[in-house]
Amino acid sequence: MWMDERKEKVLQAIIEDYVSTAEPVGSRTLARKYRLGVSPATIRNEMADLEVQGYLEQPHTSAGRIPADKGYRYYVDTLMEDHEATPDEQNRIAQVFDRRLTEVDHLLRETARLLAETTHYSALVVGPRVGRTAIKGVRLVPLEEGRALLVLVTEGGFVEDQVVDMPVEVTMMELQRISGVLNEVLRGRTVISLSRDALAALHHELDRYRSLLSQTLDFLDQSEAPEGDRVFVGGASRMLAQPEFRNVEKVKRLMDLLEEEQVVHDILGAAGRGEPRVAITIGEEIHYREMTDCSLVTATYRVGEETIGRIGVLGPKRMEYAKVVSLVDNVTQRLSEKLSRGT
Amino acid sequence: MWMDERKEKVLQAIIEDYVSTAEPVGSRTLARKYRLGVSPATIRNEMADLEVQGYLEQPHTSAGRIPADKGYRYYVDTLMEDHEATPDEQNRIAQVFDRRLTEVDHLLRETARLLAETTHYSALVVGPRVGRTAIKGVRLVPLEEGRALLVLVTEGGFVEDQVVDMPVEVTMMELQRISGVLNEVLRGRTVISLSRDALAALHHELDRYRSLLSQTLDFLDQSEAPEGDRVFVGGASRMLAQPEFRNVEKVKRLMDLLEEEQVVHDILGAAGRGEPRVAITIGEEIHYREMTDCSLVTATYRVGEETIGRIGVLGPKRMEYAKVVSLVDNVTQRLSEKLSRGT
DNA sequence: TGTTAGCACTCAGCGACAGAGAGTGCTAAC
DNA sequence: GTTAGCACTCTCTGTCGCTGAGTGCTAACA
Repeated sequence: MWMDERKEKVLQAIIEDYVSTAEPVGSRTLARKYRLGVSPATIRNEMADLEVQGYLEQPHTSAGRIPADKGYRYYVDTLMEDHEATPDEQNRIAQVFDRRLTEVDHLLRETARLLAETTHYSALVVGPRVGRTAIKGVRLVPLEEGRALLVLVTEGGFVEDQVVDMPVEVTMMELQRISGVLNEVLRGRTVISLSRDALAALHHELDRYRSLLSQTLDFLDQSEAPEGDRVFVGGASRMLAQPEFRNVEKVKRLMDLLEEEQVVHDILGAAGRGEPRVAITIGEEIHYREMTDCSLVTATYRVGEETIGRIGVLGPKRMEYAKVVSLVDNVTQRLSEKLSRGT
Repeated sequence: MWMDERKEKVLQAIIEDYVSTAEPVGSRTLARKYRLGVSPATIRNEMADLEVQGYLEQPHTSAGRIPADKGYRYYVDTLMEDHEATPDEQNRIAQVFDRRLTEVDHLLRETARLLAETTHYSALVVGPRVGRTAIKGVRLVPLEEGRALLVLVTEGGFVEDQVVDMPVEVTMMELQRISGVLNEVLRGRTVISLSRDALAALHHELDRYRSLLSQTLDFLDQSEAPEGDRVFVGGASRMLAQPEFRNVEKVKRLMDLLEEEQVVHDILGAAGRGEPRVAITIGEEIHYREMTDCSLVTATYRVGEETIGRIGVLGPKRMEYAKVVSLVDNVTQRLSEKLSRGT
C-alpha cells in the first residue's frame, strides 16, 4: 500500500521517537522535535488516518500513538535508511574474527557474545550442520578396544570429531583402509550432495563395518536430529533492560523460551527463509506469543557455496533496526569468510 | 554459640515458614501453624531474643521476622534434617547419567540442566582442568600442512582435543615418535603430577619440536588461563521466579553476572574450598553484592583421586537447603563416577 | 480544499488520605 | 516463667480528586 510523503514523514518520526523513548508520542511533541513544517492539529489528522490504516495504534484515548506491526513493517521495508557500522564497532568485530580459533563452537559462542555486545540486544546463533559443509579430510584414530575417534576437517580448516564404536577385532590396517575409502568418497564434497550411487558404493565397500559406517553417516548428516545442532545464545539478559519487559513474569516467559535449544532453532529457522541477505521478522510474525513485543533480525551464513547456519538478533520491536541490520550483515560476512578461509 | 531447645524450634519454624512463603512470619502464625505448645506472647519473647542475638531481623516494626544470615547458618549447620532424593528425582538423574555421552562438555551441560530442573534454581558447573585428570593415551593426528590434532583420552574414556601447529617438515614417522614419547611420559598420570625431571626429559627429547611441545603442555595445563575452563550455567532464568527478584533491575544485575564466565568461575572456586562434601555459602559469604539475597550449594567432583571441577546450585537464601544438598550430593557422586568409569 | 486555532473531553498517573490488618512490645496477672 | 490484654506502629489497599498530556471536533482562515 502506498502512502503520501507527509504521512511517511510522520510515521518515520513517530517510529524514531518511540524507538528512542519507549513512550507513546503525541502530535505536539512531534511538531516540536521534528521539523515537519505543519501544526500539531495537522499532524493529528495524519495520525488519525495512519491509525485507521493500521500503521499506528493508541494505548488509550488520552495517550499519544505507538507504531503497530504494520507501521514497523512499512518502516523497515521503505523508510529506513542504510547505516554503516561505526569504526568502533568494526574494530570490535575485527578483534573477534582476527583471533585464531580452531573450534567452530568457540567461534560461534564468541559470535553470539559479540553480536549481543555491539547491538545491546540478545543474539542467537545456530551452529552449522556438518552434513552441509564440504569436507577436506577424514581421519579415524583408534582409541582403545572397540572405539575410535572420527575426525573431520572441514572447508575452513575447522575440526569436528566424535567417538564411534567399531568391532573390537578391526586392525590398524583395516582402519586405514576404511579411512582411505571415506576420504576418497567425501573429500571436497558435502554429505548432502552425495549421490545415491556414492552412498551405495560406500555401503558396499564397508559392509563389514556397517555399524561404524552408519554412526559416521549419522554424525555427518544429523539432519534428522535438530537437537544435534548446537545453539548459542548471547546476552539473554539484555532483554531485562528493555522497558517493555519491566514485568518480571513476562520476561521470565521469554527467557525460559530462550533456554530451550529447540525453540531457538525453530525461531531462527522460520524467520526469513530464503531472504537474500538480512531478514527482519516483526512481532506477531514470530510465531511465539511470548515474543509479540519482539523483533528478530536474521541472516544466513555460509561456507563456500553452502548455506549452513543462521544467526540473529532478538530485541524489542522498538529496535534500532538500521544499526542492527548493518551489524548482523557485517558479522555474517565475517563469519562466512572465516569459516571458508579458515582458522 | 549455643541455643536452648525452644529457641531452636522457633528458629527452625520461622525459617521453614519463610522458605515456603517468602513472607515475614509473625508470632501468631507461628503458634497457629506449628505445634510449639506455647502462646504467641511467649514466642514473641523468644523472637525478640533471637533478633538481639542476630539470628532474625525485622523488615519494619509492624512486620513479622525473617531469618538473618546467621540464622540460616545456624539452621544449615545444626537444625537441618537430612533429606533423600525422591524416586522421581533419582530417575531423572539416572536418565541423564545412563545415557552414553563421550563428550565431557556435553555431559557437563546436561548436568547443569539437570540440576536446574530438579532443584528449580540455577545451576553452575565448571569444567575439569585437563591437567588434573589422569591420561590414558595421547594421539597426534596430522591434519594438513603445519597443523595436527592433539587427541587426549582421559581416565573415563573421554576425549579432549585441540589443534596444534607444528613445523611443516615434520614427517609421519616423527609424529609417531613424538606421540610415542608423550604417551610414555603421560600415560596414567596427571600433568600436574609430573615431576620436574619428567618435564625436563620431555623437553630434552622433544627439543626440536619446541613450539609443538609447549602448545601441548599449555593445553594440558591451562592453569594460567582460568578462562580456559569451560563454564556451564543451567536455568539462569529460574531466578526470575523468586519473589526476592521481583525487581527487574536487581535481577538484571544478577543475570549479567551469571553471563560472565570469569565470575561464575570465581564464585564456585571461592565457595566451600576444602569442605568435605557439600558446602553451603550464604548471602554475604558470597562476595558479590548482587548475590546478598542468594545462597550457593557447591560440591567438588573428581576423577579417580583427583579433584577436578566444581558444581553448584544458586538460589535465594530462602532456599530448600535439605533438598538441594541431597540433589547436589547425588549428582556429584554420579558425575564423578561417570567421569571415572567412562562413557 | 487543506490547514490551523480553539475548545471541550478523556484518561493515566500521582499524591493525599483513611481504614484495615498484621504484628509488636509492654504491663500486669496467673 | 507464661500468658492475656492493650495500645501502638507501620504497611498495604482503595478511594478521590487533581493535573497534564493528548485527542477529536468545529469553525475560521488562506
